[in-house]
Amino acid sequence: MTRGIRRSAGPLDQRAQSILRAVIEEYIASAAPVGSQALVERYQLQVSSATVRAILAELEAEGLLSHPHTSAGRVPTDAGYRFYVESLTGDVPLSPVEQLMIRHQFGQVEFATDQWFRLAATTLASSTHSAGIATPAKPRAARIRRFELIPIGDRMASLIVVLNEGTLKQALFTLDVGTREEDLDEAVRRLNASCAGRSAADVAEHLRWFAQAPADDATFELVRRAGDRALRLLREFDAATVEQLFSDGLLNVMAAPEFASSEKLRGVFEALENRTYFAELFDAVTTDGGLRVYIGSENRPDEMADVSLVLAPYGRPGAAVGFVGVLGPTRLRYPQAIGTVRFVSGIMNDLVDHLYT
Amino acid sequence: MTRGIRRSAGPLDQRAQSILRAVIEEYIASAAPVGSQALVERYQLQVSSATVRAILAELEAEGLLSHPHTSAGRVPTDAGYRFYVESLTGDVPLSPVEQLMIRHQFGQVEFATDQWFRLAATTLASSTHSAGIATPAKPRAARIRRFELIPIGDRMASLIVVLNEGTLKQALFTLDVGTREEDLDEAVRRLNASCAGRSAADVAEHLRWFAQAPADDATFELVRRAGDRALRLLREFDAATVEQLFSDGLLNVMAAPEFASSEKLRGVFEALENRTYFAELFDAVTTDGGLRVYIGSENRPDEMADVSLVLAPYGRPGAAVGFVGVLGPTRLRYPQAIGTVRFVSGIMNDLVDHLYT
DNA sequence: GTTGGCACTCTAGTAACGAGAGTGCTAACA
DNA sequence: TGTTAGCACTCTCGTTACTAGAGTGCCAAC
Repeated sequence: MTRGIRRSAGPLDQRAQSILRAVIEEYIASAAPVGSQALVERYQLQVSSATVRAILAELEAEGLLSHPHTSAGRVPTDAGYRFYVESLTGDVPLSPVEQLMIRHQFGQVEFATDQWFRLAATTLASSTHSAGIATPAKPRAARIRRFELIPIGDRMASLIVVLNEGTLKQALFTLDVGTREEDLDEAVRRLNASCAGRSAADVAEHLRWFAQAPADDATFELVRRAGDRALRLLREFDAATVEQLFSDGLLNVMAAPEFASSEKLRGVFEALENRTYFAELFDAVTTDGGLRVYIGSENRPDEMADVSLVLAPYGRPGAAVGFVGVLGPTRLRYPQAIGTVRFVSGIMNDLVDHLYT
Repeated sequence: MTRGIRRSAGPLDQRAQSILRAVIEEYIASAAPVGSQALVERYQLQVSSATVRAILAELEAEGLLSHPHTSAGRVPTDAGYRFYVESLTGDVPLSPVEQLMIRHQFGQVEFATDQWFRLAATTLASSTHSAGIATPAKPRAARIRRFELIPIGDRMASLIVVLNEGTLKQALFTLDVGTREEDLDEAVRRLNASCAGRSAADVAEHLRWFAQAPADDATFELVRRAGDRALRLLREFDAATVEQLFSDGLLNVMAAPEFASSEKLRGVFEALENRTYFAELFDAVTTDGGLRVYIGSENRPDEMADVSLVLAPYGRPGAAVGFVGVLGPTRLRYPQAIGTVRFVSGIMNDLVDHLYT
């Protein structure tokens, strides 16, 4: 977490910091500008509202708070949230009960890899009352475990590529007239013999060789074409940074008062649909390896300037990685969100680990 | 299409009908209540506004139009839209250019079954400027084509079930210590020998028999457990009516003026997320076999009272069916939407057909 | 059956106003 | 020097009053 934005000269003294914290927490809870009086009353500050006002003015000069208009209370700026997040010492862990419930739910889908990331998003959404997002773990430099060719109808076959982690890729495939099931079996045997256990790049090499070799029989042509198709499938798979991005609980975000006019939400949906920004984030989050927080305008695209993200990677760095996280208004309950994201990414880590031991 | 709601006595004469049509089309275009004057001007009616007013009053008495307030123009009721949709003679087909473009796009994913329904939703969304929705084709009474057991790590295997249409189901599976790859191969051989080509129900029968038979060797136990897991997988698959529901272009709907306050949209999102209503629709649409239009309050859940659906089934009735459709405000351009849905469902039919010939 | 005329109704926009919340400044105080 | 009470000032928000405009519904005449 090194995205501090404060450009101020003076450091904040203890009291100013705790008042900033109070403003932010109050604003997060109430969604309304916070006044000096309310702070004194609700946070047992041992000073008068006038003093608090002086400090608020100071914090505003530092760029950490702002004023919707002269006679309104203070609202945190993105820089203010950033300062707050940086100053958090420990995250708020989930209650033991909730931890147990979540573990139980993950236990239910322990053997269904394709459910893991969905459940992660759903869990994060319901636990934080924001939107949860998650990607599946994407194998890096996937190795091919095995091919299968299964006839479908008369003139088609389904080509299945099984990768090392059990990930499946599938494509249809037209057959020449008169191709028999035995031919398919033979083709698969040959394909597996020469490609199984290799990486996509290796397979590409092999297939180039295949392509140049003279066709000695009919099956050979089948092998060549199947190999070609498989290669394209793998290339497509490698090319898509964020193959899937699952989100749940966008409803929770819609319910927040700052998104009452659907205009602002549109941008968020757009970013989720087109995914280029999340592809960027995927790289950032999965390569440096730690939990990250992106607050409002710290997000590249303008459409995302009103939401914050808390993201954490999971998986095995060299092998397969993905991320899970929370998306909510900048007025997010950061400590809870960070705690929950950390917890869920931990569970996801354990699940992926089972695939490798 | 037999959901007519009109409970009026008198039939509408030709002129009243065409004025109703004019009101609806004007309202669809402008999103604002339509006055008698505007109608006379823009639709070259050969009568005065006073006459039109009389007819409008009549249509209102019939329940086909309504009045936001005394001195505003007319707005169609759901019953009015229904009458309009029923009276449509032919749908508006897509332009040849657009047809070509769409066909081309589908050509790109011709061999990627898992992309079909996504592309359908995307296409429908961009063509109609509303939301597109689609489900994958769900095999009815799926038959098992083949099993695979692939070792993952030391103590796990991935169990893959291939159904007749090439659909894949996958689950993880823990192995006893010391299980070797040969054992897996042998187990798969036995499993395939006894189950391949059978329906899920048949397989259940077989496995019961397996369970009772005495365990003659270690592999047997493996077979039994794998079979059990496969069965659970198939049951889960059969149980989920709408396994996936893909939607695209919800942004287009958000942009409509009637959804400016995100409140109404929430309900729609909820219905899409929880999917029970769409499971109902799935049955209705795929069993009677024709294109269907659901207008506003004709939709069961109240949350959906502000949107209309145009849905059409695709696939092979006895074998595998799904649906595609459009979701938009009740102020939807029905003729275009119907034409587009019909076109896309036709393409999907062709694609699925290839799997069976 | 159709039409012009007209009174009536309701909305949307604008302006004026007061209450309330909250600030910023200043002078007094510890 | 930091803190505080007091107070004038500012801005929002809700209310009320008013007007222009759009559109209706009705009626008498054609």
